[in-house]
Amino acid sequence: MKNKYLVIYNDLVQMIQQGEFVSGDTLPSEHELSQQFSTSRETIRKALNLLSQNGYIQKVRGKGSVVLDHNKFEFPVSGLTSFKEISDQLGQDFKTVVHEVFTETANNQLRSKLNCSKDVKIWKISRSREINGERIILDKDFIREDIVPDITKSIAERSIYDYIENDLGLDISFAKKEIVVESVTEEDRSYLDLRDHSQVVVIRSYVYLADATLFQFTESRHRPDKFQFVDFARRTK
Amino acid sequence: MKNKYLVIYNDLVQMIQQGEFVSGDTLPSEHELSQQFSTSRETIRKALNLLSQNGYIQKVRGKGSVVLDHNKFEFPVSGLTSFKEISDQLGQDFKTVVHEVFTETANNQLRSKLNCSKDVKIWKISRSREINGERIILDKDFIREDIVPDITKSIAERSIYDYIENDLGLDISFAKKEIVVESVTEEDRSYLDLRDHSQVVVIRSYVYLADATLFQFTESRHRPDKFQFVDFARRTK
DNA sequence: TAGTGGTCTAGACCACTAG
DNA sequence: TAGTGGTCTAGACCACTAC
Repeated sequence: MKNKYLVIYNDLVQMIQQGEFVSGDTLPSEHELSQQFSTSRETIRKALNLLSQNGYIQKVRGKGSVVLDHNKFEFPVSGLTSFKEISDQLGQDFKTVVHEVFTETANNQLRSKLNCSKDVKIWKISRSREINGERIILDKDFIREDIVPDITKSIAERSIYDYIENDLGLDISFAKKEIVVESVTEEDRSYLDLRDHSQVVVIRSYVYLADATLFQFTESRHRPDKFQFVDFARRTK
Repeated sequence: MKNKYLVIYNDLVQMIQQGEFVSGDTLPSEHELSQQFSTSRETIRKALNLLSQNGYIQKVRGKGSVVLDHNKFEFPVSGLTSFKEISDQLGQDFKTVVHEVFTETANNQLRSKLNCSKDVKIWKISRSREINGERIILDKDFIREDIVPDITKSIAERSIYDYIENDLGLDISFAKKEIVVESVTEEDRSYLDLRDHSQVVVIRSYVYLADATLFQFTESRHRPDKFQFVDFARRTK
């Protein structure tokens, strides 16, 4: 966090969150900010673009940077967030139950999803996520064994992302994901407390490392009444 | 489209789509590109950042810009897209049926959603979307009448976004949206061909103009088997 | 070590908004 | 017309990757 533009970004976020600027206000001009933070205008613009991308402000040419109502949504489980991060945020009663952790030679379908060759083995991990005593999410992970060689049950119980990033020192960068609704399977029935639901929300993600290798495919199956997704879409023409 | 960085962006997109670079290749270096396009490196970087944001490449420090597999998803109904744009893209048999178009004084709930005062009237528009003869989406729009004064049934049948952008000259900029699954209502039952489904996927959007005014709130209710959402999430720490 | 992308600067000109 | 953000430049130094 020593990058100048990140420091400025965080300063401004904090000011907005503390109510120093409220919805409808305009921030000081880029010129003014560059003097206040004793930096160049391009660096200020980098910070402001970050604010804009994250929904804090909208830049209007000839007018200024208008502060938006950032609290319209209060529970942003958007982007790429691990179950552990969510549970840390919410402080409710969370638990992970691990069903399976083993490696297998990938079949054709999985090989094409993970762009890997015949001799690469794949970890298959299956976990239920309990919130307040109810199993509402079933996570099925497929991870390339040549990139993440060791996964144990206890790692899967804590956080695989934690292990990959902190212990292995790999850098998870981003994910492409698809959200659809599907009928429940036998597997869903046995690992989830479905009540009367006959459908689940399925999030399929392809996860990449910072060096652009695709190393994981995940299917996350959610009981529909507990599912929420928040998105922030800029219009591109 | 006269901006230099946009021209470069589009050139590169086209090259990738035509297979001049395939998944795993690295693009020419920024230095090289800046010579090829006779421009500065910062301008090249702007174009490359666009490519990265849209999932075409991933930039790796010390290595280069790695081309990604952009065809993992083939049907990107992501971002802020109007029904008309989707139907234009797909060339299937689409139809819009307008149920209601009228103005009303906003109640408290709607006023807080649209950030407007007591005396502002709100358009309420309700439309079903048919694909291949089945009504699978119910769109309920709430639009500030002080910003969009005239909406007719025939405008609602074509495209309200078209009307707002092309006829009124307003500039729709972005939306915050939330996706949840909810039980069907009586309204859903009467306006949608639900088959046996007892739940719908609900997308609630807040839509802003380029000058940062919030002018529309939309509830788009989809039959779950026809719903798909594609997202591209970069990890921010 | 050579080459890559990441950050930062100090300036220029343009397009747009507001009074 | 004065002030705003948008684009673009030509250079500098740094952090990282690969060889």
